[in-house]
Amino acid sequence: MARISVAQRRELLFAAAVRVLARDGLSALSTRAIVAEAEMSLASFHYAYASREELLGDIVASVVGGEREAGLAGVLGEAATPEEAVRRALATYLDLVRADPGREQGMFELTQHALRTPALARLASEQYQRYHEVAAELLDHLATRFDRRWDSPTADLARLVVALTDGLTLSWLADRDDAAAERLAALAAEAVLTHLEEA
Amino acid sequence: MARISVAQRRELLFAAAVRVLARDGLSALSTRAIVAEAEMSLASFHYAYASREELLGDIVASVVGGEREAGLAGVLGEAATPEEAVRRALATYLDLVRADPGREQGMFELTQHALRTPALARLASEQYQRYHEVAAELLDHLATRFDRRWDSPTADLARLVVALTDGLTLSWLADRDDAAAERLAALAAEAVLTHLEEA
DNA sequence: GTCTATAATGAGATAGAC
DNA sequence: GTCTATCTCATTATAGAC
Repeated sequence: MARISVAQRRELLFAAAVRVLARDGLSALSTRAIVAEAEMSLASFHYAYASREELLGDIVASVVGGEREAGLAGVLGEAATPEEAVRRALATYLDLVRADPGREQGMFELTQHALRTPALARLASEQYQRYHEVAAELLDHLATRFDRRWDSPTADLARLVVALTDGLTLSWLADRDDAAAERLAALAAEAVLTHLEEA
Repeated sequence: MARISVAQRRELLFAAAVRVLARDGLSALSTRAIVAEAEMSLASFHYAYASREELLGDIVASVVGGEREAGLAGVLGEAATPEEAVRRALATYLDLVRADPGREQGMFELTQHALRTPALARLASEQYQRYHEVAAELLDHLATRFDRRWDSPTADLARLVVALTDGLTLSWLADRDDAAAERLAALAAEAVLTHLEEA
């Protein structure tokens, strides 16, 4: 194998691990499965990462970045009304889940694992804190853009949004009922919009 | 060890497995951990159960029974108004989660595992179908008892209720913020009650 | 029916040759 | 820096004595 830097090797292993996690689940995310996916030798893994746990920490931490969730802001920009914005944001989120179910499931598995692992528990909390922050920013942005206001603290409503998206995700993952999930997304949008009032 | 029937041995192993799952998580739910908890020999496990996977199936199936969720119906009976009933049901649910967080987390871990395991995937779907049924029954019961009606099919609203309880659970498990979870439970109750109208 | 002992497998991690 | 070979441990499952 060519001589590549530790940093790049970590990136390759990280990307391979994310693919394995999405495809086969956390229980199949062994160091051997990861190096097979990255087409490396087992020893190369431990040259780049001290342990499997360290790489798992990296993946959880990457979720904290939350670029993907923040990407939903783009959807808001295109809407003509706040009602349409919220509905489309949730519909788009559902599309994201359906496009890559394994990824979402892998994230859940990883969060559950992190909550059980003392060394990673803090990361799991930060992950949800980040979710809440992103959701709150979206809500604030929406109110500003359409000159409206929320009848409750956006921090609280953000928690509602995250709970609804989590619930929506688990619901669809469990039975893959597209029509039911779309109706649920509509009800979820309505639940949020109830709290939007004139400025 | 005394000679006990296979049926009873299965019950003892089952109960021990549930305790280990709640306390240490799914990844620690090895046959060895189970027999240690049940104070049996390893071979006794395989005398009662053909495999570890078979016992996991039993646990998932037991959730489908859903006695605990159905138990929330009792809360509804004591309320004076439908608003109070929904609020108290969600608050009681949250209390249940807080009283035994490991149990809830174990259930999530098990559901995720079932969804990844072809032999158990059907059970996971049935588990959520059962959740939806129980929630729909509660909603119907509530409307009848207070002579009101729901503005959407109770099947759809039931899905909303389950999504909200799942989201509420994950939210509290992630950061254990009691005050925030109570505010979320109140918002969740409101989201459901929005759909209640006069008969 | 119940046990001890062991097989068979797969895991994370490392030593040491190159 | 990278590899092969190996160590050590934990796992599920079973064979066979009692």
